[in-house]
Amino acid sequence: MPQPDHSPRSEGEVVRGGSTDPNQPWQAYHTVFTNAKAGMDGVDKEKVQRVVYEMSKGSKYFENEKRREALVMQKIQHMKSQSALLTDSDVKNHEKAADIKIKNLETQRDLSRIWMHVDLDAFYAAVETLENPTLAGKPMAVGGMSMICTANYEARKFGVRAAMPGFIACRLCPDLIFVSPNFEKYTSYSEKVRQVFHDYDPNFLARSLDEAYLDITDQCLSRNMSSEEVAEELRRRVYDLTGLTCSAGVAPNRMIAKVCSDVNKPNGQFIVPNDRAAVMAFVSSLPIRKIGGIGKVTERILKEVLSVSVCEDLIDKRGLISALFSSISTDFFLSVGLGIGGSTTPVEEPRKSLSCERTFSEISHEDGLFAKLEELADNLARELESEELQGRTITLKLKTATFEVRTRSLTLPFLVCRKEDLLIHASKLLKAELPLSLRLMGLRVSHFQGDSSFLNQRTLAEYFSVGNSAGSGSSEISLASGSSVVPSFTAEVSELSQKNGKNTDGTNSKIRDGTLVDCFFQGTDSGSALDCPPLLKEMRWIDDLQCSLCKLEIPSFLETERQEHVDFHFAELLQRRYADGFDLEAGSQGVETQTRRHLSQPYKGTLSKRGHIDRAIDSKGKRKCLSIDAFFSKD
DNA sequence: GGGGGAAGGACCA
DNA sequence: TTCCTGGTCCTTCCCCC
Ligand SMILES: Nc1ncnc2c1ncn2[C@H]1C[C@H](O)[C@@H](COP(=O)(O)OP(=O)(O)OP(=O)(O)O)O1
Repeated sequence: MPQPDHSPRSEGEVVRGGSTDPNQPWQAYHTVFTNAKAGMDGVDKEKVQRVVYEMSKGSKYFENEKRREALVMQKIQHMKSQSALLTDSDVKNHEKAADIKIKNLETQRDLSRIWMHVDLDAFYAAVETLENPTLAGKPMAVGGMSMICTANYEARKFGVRAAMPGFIACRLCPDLIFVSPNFEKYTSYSEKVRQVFHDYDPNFLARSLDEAYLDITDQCLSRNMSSEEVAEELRRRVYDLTGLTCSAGVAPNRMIAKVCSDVNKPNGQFIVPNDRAAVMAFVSSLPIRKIGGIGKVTERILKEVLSVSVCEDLIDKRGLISALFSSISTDFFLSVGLGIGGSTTPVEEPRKSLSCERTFSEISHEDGLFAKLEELADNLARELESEELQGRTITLKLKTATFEVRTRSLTLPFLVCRKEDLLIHASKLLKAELPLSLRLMGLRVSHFQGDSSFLNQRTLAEYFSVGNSAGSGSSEISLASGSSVVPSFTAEVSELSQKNGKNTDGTNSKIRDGTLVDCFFQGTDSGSALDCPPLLKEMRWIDDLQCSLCKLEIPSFLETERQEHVDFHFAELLQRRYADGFDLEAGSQGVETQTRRHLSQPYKGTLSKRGHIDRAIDSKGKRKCLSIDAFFSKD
C-alpha cells in the first residue's frame, strides 16, 4: 500500500508494517501533520489524519504522492536486497572501514566552543500578532487557502501547522483566521533581532529570517557567565527589544545546538554541556529524525532497511551503513551517531543560484505559457540586476497539472543576466517540452562568475588586464589548472610539450609581441596545438566586434563539434553587434519601415530599447517584434 | 577515474 | 476550488577525455 507524503516539509512519518485496517485507509496516509512538534501535544492525531486524508484522496496531488511513494518503496526494496546479498565478511570489512572513519571523526571532535542556536517562536504569526494585538489568543495562520507558512500555538492545538494547505486547516479549525504574509515586516523584525545577536557574536550565522547560530564562547569567558545565563539574557533582550519570544539551544556544536533549541520550545532553552559523555548521552537515545538533514525519506530508509531509529543505532549498524551508502553519507551518519557537528565558523559563502517560480491555475495554451515565462524572466532579470549577478546556467522548472516536476537546463559558454537573454534560451527549453499543461513554472540562474567552476576563469577584459600582458610586448602569465581563456568555448592554454592539453598543473603560457603562444584548444581531435592566430582572432572578435555576420572566423572544430556553442555565441554577439542599429541592403525583406515594406534603398534600422526589431515581418507577412537573434536565425 | 553538465530528488525555513 | 517559494546539497547518469 503506497504511503503518500503529504507535504514538502514532512516530519515524522512512519510506516507501521503496512498492517493498516482497510476500513480506515487514513491510517496508511501518514502525513507530516501528526508528527511531534512544538505546540502539538494533546492534538487528536487520529482526527487530523482522517481529515487530511478525506480532503486529499482522489486529488491530482494525492495521485502524484502515490506515484512518488511507490518510488520510495522501490528504493527501499532495492536496498533491502542489496543488504541481503552481503556476506558476514563483507559486513566485517565494512565495519573496519567505518571504524577508521570513526577514529578520524573523533579527532575532529571539538569541545572547546560553545554554540547557541536561536529560533524565534512561530515567527511570522508572532509578528502579525504584535502588529495586530486583537489576534492574540485566537487561532491564526499566516498564508492562504492553498498554503500556510506557519500557525500560532492556538491554531496548532487543532493540528494546524506550517506547510499545511489552508483549506484543510479550515476544516480542522473552522474559526481559523488567515493573515496574508508580509515579508517586509518579517525582514524588519528580523533585522532588529539580529542587532541583539550581533552583540553576542559579531560573526553569527543567520540561517533564515528567524534562525541563527552564535558562537558564545567568548561571551561566556569574557563576562564570566554560564551559557545558561547568556541564553537567558539574550532571549530577554530579544523580547524587550521586539516583543518576540524565542527558544535557544546550547551545545558544543551547531548540529546538537539546533536539536536543543527545539527541546523546550516555545520560549525556553536547553543546554548540553561541553563534555563528551553528556553529548553521547544526549545523542544516544535521540530519534534520528530530530537531526537536521534527516527527513521523511531518510528516516524511513534507515528504519526499514537497517532498523535504525535512534542516533546510537547509526554506530551499531556502521558496517551496513558503510556498505549501503556513499562515503559522504556514511561520514554524515557516523558523525550524527557520535554527536559531532560543525564547531568552527565557516567563511560566508556567496549565493549559488537565484530563482523565481510561480504557481497558477492550469495553463496549456502555448501563448499563455510563453507569457508566464516572460513574466518570470522579467522578474528574475530584475533580481539579478539588483544583486549584480550574471550566470551561465539557466534552468527551467515545470510542474504539470498532475504535479509531475521536470527541470530542463542548459549551460552557456558566457554569462547572462538580461531578460532577453534569459527568454531566448528558456524559450528553447520550453518549446522542446510542448505540448504541456502546467500549474507551475520557474526559472533559475546559477553558475555565477566566481563559482568554484569559475575560480580559474577570467573574462577577456580581466584576462588582458592582468597587468603584464597588454602592450608590454613580451611577458608571461600564469594560468591555473582548468583555465578557460575565451568565454565562448573551452580553450586551454598549455605548454606545447603537453600532449593532451589537460592543463593539470597550472603551466605558464606567454604573450610575446602581443601574441599568445603555446596555446591549445581542448576538443581538437589531434590533441596537438593549433596555431595561435585563431585564438587571438577569437578574442578580438568578441572584444571589439570587428567582424560582420558573413565573416565569422571560427576554428574548424567549433563549426562542427561545438555548433551549439556557436549558436549561443551568435545570440550574444548579435545583440552587441547591432546595439546601435543594423544595415540592410536594398531589396532586403523581413523588416518594414515606417512607410514601406519593400526596401528600394539601403536601410538603416535601429533596435528598440529592449534590443528588439519592432517592425520585423514574419513568414506570413504579419508584423512582429523580434529579438535580433530571432530575426537573423529565422530565414 | 574524474570533471562537467543534466536531471531528479531530499531537505530546510 | 484551492497542496508554496527560494534555496542548498547529494546522487545518478552520461559524455569526454
Ligand atoms: N514550508 C514552508 N514554506 C514557506 N515558509 C515556511 C515553511 N516552513 C516554515 N516557513 C517559514 C514560516 C515560519 O514562521 C518560519 C520559521 O519556521 P519554523 O522555525 O519551522 O517555525 P516557526 O518559527 O513558525 O514556529 P516554531 O519555531 O515555534 O515551531 O519559516
